[in-house]
Amino acid sequence: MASPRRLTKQQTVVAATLALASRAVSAQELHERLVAKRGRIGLATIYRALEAQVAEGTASRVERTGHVTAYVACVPEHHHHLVCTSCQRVEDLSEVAFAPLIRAVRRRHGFQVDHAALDLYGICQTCHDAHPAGRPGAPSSHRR
Amino acid sequence: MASPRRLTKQQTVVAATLALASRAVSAQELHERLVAKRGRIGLATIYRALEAQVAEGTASRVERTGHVTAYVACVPEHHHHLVCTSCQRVEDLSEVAFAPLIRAVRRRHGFQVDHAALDLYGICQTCHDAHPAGRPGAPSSHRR
DNA sequence: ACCGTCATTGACAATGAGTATCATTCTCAT
DNA sequence: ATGAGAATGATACTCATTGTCAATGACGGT
Repeated sequence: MASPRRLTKQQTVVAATLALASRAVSAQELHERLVAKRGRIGLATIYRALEAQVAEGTASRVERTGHVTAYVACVPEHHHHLVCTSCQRVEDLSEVAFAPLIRAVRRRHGFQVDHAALDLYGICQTCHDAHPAGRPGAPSSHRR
Repeated sequence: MASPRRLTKQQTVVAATLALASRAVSAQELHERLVAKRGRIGLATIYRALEAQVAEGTASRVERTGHVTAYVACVPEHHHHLVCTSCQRVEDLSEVAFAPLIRAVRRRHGFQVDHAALDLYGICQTCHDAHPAGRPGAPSSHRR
């Protein structure tokens, strides 16, 4: 039933480039980088490779309102993220921290959680330390 | 500095229609309903009204991968939702259930959560009871 | 109640992320 | 090495969302 997944240069290079980026990157960004670095790669290929990785569990989508969909490399077990709104870096959030919430929801609402898009946005330790006063970083007044 | 927000029929009717829907609805859906119900209303107006409501805190975006962005009316205090993937209905999730997670993240990662897009997808009590066996509901094979 | 200002509206054009298509290229089981 | 068919890449396409701008209507001042 499953397709015989072939290991192509493109799939490999997309995975490698995504893994190198410590922050979430968009398909377009990846495309630009790869075209610059090795020329000739279709945008559609990037999307397909990313989709395959998400399906595999080796990457995850990060969707922020007003931002393009971005992707992060991750280990299959950790599917939740802490996204720093200042430096754009992404940390994994362990499943265990999340489990009590799921249980509480089930107990109190009778709601059986199937999938959670749990992305927490805020200021990471590093950025927090770097900006002692108030302003976390660039204003980054998004509009869209 | 702030614009003098005017109370127009359109803003009112959009808010009312959104409030009536017990499930998340897209801008397009709202547009269709309003055109059918009272004719002549611009799609852009719907988007603007929804954006205003989100800014106010009286509505919230629900974004699911592979689905169009949808909106739910909500009280300003509760910004997290339980979205039933079977009946599309949306329940509010109380802030208190969520607080321990925020604390844990801060304690363990030194990460100060600023905003969380916390939408939990799953099967609500009602749908769960209605489908004792396996299949939760219609396949709803979306694409895009 | 009337007026004038200016935010809001609605129709339509424009944008742009993401997807479908399809001839060509490349993987991999044999 | 070879053939089947999966993956690629160029491009056309879709369609949700936003920009534009003349016309409309809300509301403070009178």
